[in-house]
Amino acid sequence: MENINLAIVEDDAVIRESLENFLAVHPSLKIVLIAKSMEEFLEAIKDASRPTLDLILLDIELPGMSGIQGIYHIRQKYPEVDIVMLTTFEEEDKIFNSLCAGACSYISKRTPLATIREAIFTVHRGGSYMSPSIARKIAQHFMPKERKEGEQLSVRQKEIVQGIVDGLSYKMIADKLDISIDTVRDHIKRIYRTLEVNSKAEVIRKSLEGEI
Amino acid sequence: MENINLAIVEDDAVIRESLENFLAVHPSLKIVLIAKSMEEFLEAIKDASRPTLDLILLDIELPGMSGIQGIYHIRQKYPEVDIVMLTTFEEEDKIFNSLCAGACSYISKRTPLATIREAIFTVHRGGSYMSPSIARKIAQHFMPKERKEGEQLSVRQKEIVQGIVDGLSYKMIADKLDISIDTVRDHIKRIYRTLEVNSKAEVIRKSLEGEI
DNA sequence: CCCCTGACCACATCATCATGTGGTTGAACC
DNA sequence: GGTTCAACCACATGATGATGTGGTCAGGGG
Repeated sequence: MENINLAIVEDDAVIRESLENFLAVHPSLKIVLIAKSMEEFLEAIKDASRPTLDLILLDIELPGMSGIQGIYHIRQKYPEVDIVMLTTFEEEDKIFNSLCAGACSYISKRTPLATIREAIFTVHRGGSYMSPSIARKIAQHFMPKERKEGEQLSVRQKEIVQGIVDGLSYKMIADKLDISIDTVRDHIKRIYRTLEVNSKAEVIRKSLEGEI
Repeated sequence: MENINLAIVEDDAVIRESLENFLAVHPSLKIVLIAKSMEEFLEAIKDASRPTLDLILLDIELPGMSGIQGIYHIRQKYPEVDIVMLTTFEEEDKIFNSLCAGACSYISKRTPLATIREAIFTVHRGGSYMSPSIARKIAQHFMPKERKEGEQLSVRQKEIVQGIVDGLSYKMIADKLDISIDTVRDHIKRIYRTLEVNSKAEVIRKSLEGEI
């Protein structure tokens, strides 16, 4: 296994040092940069002689710039680097914001050091590791949302919604389903009442977010 | 650790039996049902004395009904059961269709039996385990899509898009951004040209799918 | 048999959207 | 100092959308 060039951005001295001590002794891991904040990290990499980096362990709760903000900055300088979030917090929005920003792994700080090290190798091999509780939240994100009582759409109504989501006009939906445009209007009126919305925009959002 | 009542749905005899042999000897695992297809599984649970089930190991490539279709049927009978997909295929659409249908874990068949067993316990504790390559694909699903050359929106344009996605009318966007409604129109015209769309619906879809 | 419901259709009206043309201003760049 | 570009604004017109009222028809349930 070839060498992995690591950076660690973590403000908590205890965690930072235990990570450093544990990881540094592994022959395949080379810690090339350690910072206590994103600002310190960005300062360190800004000159021409910035180090080669394969993977970054990144805390979310940092003084100054947050880790999530940091992801964007990191990816500007190192578009190919793998970013592993390491954090005590498991709020859904932090998880999803991190992933949307470009993190490829999300690990709880309660995780044993050996598992974190394993995750580093896994990520470097092109895989990803998520802590079990995190992975569950991600899986749940895809699951069908529970419909509120009485918010069920009929089959026909769902076809209409699909047409709307596909960007079709009423006329086009009418042609596609081979019904009158007035019938389309009629369906949409009822759909709006059922979903308690009053514009195509909201229907599309609800649909795409799985709330149908 | 309390007992876990398991079901296995898998058509390949070799895999089915190796799973059975390996898992059955564990004192906390109780295999209460084994089926070669969804049809056989559904037949077995349809009478009144259907077994208690905590977790199902489910193959995707099954003769007759696919495992993904099977998820819907399983969740009708057992809404609370944890479903673990076990499959050789790692296509993105199979992964996401499974998760959207309600699976809470997705494991490659190449995974060692001991790891599969660990995953079962993890899932039963309320977590989830994804094979590394699967987890990576899921992480990538959230990542910012690469914009095609020349499809970048300006900051202002993104604010307009956000207004549209939020279901605001031009007038409301104008008020919110404190500009004229004609300026809003102007921005939207340019946004449409840049994104090569011609309706709010398509803008919303693109935005929600991360293509901005 | 009556009632209810989902799907179907028509007509009407006002609001909003899509699109065009034409213009100003200030910052950025060569 | 001329060019380019984002952001700003105005006016105009036809298309589309949102909502209401009113109606037919077929199927399921009391």
